[in-house]
Amino acid sequence: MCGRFTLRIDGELISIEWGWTKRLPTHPRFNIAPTQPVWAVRFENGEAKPVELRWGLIPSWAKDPAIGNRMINARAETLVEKPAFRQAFVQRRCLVLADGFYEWQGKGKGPKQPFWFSRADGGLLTFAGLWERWISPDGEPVETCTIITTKANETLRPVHERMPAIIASADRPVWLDCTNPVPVVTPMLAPAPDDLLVATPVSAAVNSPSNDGPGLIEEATPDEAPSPDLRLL
DNA sequence: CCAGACGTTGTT
DNA sequence: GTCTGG
DNA sequence: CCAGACGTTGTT
DNA sequence: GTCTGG
Repeated sequence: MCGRFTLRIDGELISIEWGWTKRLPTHPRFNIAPTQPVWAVRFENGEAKPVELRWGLIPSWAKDPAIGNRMINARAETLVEKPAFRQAFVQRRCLVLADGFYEWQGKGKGPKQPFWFSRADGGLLTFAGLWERWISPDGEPVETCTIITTKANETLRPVHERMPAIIASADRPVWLDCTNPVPVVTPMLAPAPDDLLVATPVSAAVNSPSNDGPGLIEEATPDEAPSPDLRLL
């Protein structure tokens, strides 16, 4: 799945990549957690526009917004049949901006080992997402999103069975344009190519969402740097 | 018809 | 809002 | 995802 | 154990 990620890339570079004239006002993040605002891209009037959305989708019909605290992921395989996601999949697709994400490798006993996955070239990742607008009892709109997950590729598999669906650069405008029907965009939710990402073991300090800094993804010292453990398959 | 649920992961 | 269950 | 809370009454 | 919060 995908329950924690990073976005350290300078907003200037992100804007250049998307052709936006203003610098995206981001600051480096090393531990983005559910319920926090995340940077996303969605189509408005036929153009890709940046927007901040709360991570954790609150369906429009929800009475208690706390339901969003656990709606942080949506399984690609069941999007079309789940009432909470079906309409958003057709009408409200977005891309969540990231440059890495964390997965925890469960161990038989003892603590879990977290790994950070990022592009070998350090580039931007765009997670397939859905967004929703919920109106609070006060009439205040709250815009939220969820990250779509898919089967793990070979790089992830030693660590975890699921991974975020990563939309390739060339597919980004097609995914975002909701005039494109579901059958056109569904194949984009396949696991990423095995050579896209590299795994880095990281400190358990990442476990706590209150820790956020460059130290989280520094290489562990060699004598305590585990590789993804194939014996746990 | 109305009432009630609507989600994911991982673990057992 | 929309679907499932009774 | 992990971390941390999880309850009431009454009194100050 | 289960739910809420970040």
